[in-house]
Amino acid sequence: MNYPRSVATLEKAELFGADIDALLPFENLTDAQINDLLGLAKVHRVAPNKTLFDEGDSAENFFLLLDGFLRIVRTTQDGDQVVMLHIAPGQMFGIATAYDSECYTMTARAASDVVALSWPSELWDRFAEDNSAFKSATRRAVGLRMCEMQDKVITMATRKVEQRIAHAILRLMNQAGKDTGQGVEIDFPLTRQDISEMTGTTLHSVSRCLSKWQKDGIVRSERRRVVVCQPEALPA
Amino acid sequence: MNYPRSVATLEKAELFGADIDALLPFENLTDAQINDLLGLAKVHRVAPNKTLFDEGDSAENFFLLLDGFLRIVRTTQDGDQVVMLHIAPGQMFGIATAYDSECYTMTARAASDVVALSWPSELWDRFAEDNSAFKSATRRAVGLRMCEMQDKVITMATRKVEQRIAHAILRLMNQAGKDTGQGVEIDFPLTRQDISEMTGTTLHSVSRCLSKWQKDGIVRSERRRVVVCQPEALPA
DNA sequence: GCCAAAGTTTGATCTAGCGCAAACTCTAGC
DNA sequence: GCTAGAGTTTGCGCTAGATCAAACTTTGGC
Repeated sequence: MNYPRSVATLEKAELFGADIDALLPFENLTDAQINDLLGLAKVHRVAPNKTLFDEGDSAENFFLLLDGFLRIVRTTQDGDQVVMLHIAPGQMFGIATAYDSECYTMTARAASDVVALSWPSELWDRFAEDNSAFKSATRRAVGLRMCEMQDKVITMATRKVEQRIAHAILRLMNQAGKDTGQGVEIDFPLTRQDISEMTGTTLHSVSRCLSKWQKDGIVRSERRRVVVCQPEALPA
Repeated sequence: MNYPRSVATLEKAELFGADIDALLPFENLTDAQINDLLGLAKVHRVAPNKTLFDEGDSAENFFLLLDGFLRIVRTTQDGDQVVMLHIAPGQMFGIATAYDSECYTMTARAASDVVALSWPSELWDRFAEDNSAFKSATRRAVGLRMCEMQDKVITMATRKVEQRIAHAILRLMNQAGKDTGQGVEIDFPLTRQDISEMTGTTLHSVSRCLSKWQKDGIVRSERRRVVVCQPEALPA
C-alpha cells in the first residue's frame, strides 16, 4: 500500500502541501496554524476490517480521513450488519460532537488500509470558534451525511433490489472511483456480501445482478473487485 | 381545534408561561430575553395538508412547532411520496442552516392544524452565540434527526413489512400519543396511505395488518384514526 | 337527503427475490 | 503443492407482498 509520502511520515509542512489545504475543514489557514492543528492530532493506521471505533464507544475524538476508505456500519440486535455509508479521503467522521452526543452511534471499519487523523472532542468548539471555515465545513459534512441518509431511505422505500444495487454502485463509483482505461474501478475491496449489506438484500441477489450486468458489458467484476464500464446503462 | 389560549393570541408573557420555557432551545433565558426572541418571530397557522415550505425552496427561515403535527416529506422523480419523519410540538424544523444548506431538502406539510413560529435564518448564528442552550439544543435536534434516519434505514433494510408498520406506529405513539382510557391514540389524522408512505409499502398491506391486529385486540382503528391498545403485542 | 370524493376492506393473481443447497474458484498459509 | 477458508455462482422452490379489481363505508358539500 502506497501512502502519499508526506502522510506516511507525517512531515507536517509536506502534509499540508500534499492535500490538507484542499480539505474543507482547513481552508484559509496559514501554514503555522495548520502546523498547530497537526501538532494536536494523533495519527491512526488501520488495517482492513479493523475498527477505529465501535458504536456505543465514548466519543473521545473526532477524525479526518487522509487515505483509504471506511465503512460506517451498524449492527442490529440479531446480528445483521447494515452499511450506512462510506467515508472517502478528506471527509470527517466520528463527529458525534456535532450531534451533541456522548457516544458514537455507528462503527467505523476500515475497508482498505487507512490513515486518519484524530483530535480530542474538546477541541471541536475551539476549532469552530477560531476558524469559520471549519464551522461551515462541519455543518456541510453533517448536511451531506443527512442527505445521504435521506437518499438511502427513499431508495429503500421506493426502488426494487436491482435499482438499489445499481444506485449503491454508482454512489461508490463517484466516491471511490479510479479510472482504469476500461472503466471506473471501485478503489477498495468490495464483496457481494458488502454490497448486500449496503442495499438490504442478499449476496445471492447481488451476485445475480452483477452476473447479468457483466454479460451485458455494463460492469466487470471479480472476487472483491468491481469495475463499472457503462455507468449510464445501470438501471438507476 | 383548541390551541392553548396563550399561543392562539400570541400574548408573549403567557406563551412563555404555557410551554416555551420547557422547550430546549429557550432554556435558561430570562423573560425579557424570551420576549425579545418572540418579538423577532413570525407566527404561522397552517391547515391540514397545506405546506409550510417545499423541498427546494430557499431556506429563509427556521421554525419551532408550537402546536399540531407536521409530516416531513420527500417526493421522488416519479411522484412517490415518502414520509421521512414527523415533527411534534416543541421541536425545531426547517433547520437547513444547521446543514449549511441554502434550500430546504424536504417538504413540511401539516398533518393537523398547526401553529409554528419562524425566525429568519440570519438569526441562527446570533441565537447560538447568545445562548449556549440554543446551540446544544439545535445540535441535539440534528443528532436526533440523524438517529431517526439511521433507524429508518436499518428497519427498512432488515425488517419485513409487518414489522416496519409496527415500528412506525410505535414511534408515532411515542411522539404523538394521547392516552384515552382504552389505549393510546395517535393524535392526528392518519390514513392507511400515510402509514404506507412511512414504511415503503402499499396501503393494502397496511390495511391487512391493521385488520389483523384489530382482530387480536392490539389496535383499534377507524377512518383516519389509530389507537394502540397493546403496544407490547406489536411485532416490533 | 343525495352525491361525489375520500378512505377502507377483501379477494384473487402473480412475481420478485429470499432461503436453501450445492458446486465451483480463488487465495493465503503452511 | 496442498489444504482450508473465503468468496462467488447457479438452480430450485416457496412465500411475502405487490398489483389489480371491486365493493363497501364514511364524510362533507350542496
